[in-house]
Amino acid sequence: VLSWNLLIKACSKSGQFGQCIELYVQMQRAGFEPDEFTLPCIINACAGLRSLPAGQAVHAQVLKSEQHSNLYINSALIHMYAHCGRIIHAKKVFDEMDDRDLVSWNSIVSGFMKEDGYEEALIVFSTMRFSDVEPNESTLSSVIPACGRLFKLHLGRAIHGEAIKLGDAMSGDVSVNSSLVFMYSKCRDMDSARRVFASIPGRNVVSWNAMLSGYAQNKQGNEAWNLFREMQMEGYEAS
RNA sequence: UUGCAACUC
Repeated sequence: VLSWNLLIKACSKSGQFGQCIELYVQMQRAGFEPDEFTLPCIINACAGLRSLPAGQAVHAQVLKSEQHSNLYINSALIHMYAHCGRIIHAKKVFDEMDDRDLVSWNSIVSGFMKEDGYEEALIVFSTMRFSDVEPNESTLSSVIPACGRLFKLHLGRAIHGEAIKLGDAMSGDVSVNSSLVFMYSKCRDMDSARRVFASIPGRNVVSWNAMLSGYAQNKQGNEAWNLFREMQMEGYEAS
């Protein structure tokens, strides 16, 4: 089973999701039971293919197996349903889980984000906080942009404050900081956006794009142009 | 050997 799992994972990594399904069928034909390592991979492949029928078939197998309360499998299922545009099903899996970990929460939050369910994402986030689960950089990178899209500057600031309290791993993270730049730009607080942007240690192309499109949206053409030139000087190409 | 996240497009 280990060899099959490694093979499936390798295909999944290179985006060969159809091949994953193929191997999955073959391994079962060869008499091997998919285990708790196989299933998350294969569910991810279904998500990659946006194949709801395949995803549902694997889900049905999961329910019949011993693995139906595995955290990895359930997070993968949430992710898969969200990817296939079935946030209702994703939420159902989430609600029916006996215990949830941080990734379960993050999966349902990002599921709502994918469907433009910004309000819902923030509601889930607040119940998550109420359940005493501490967010990580994935959580914040989903939830901060949600504030931006809803123009909730106060909430955004509050979450920014929380990120700082959570320490360096959080407040020094590129994704979190790029999200903050995006959120402040959307909320037209360009001073804060600029301040965060300037403080990002390992700025990447996403940080630059967030700042640039912020200027563009706020009709600050000159600032945008200057920044664009600066970006080129740091060796980034236009995108 | 397994699951989640940021901008633009």
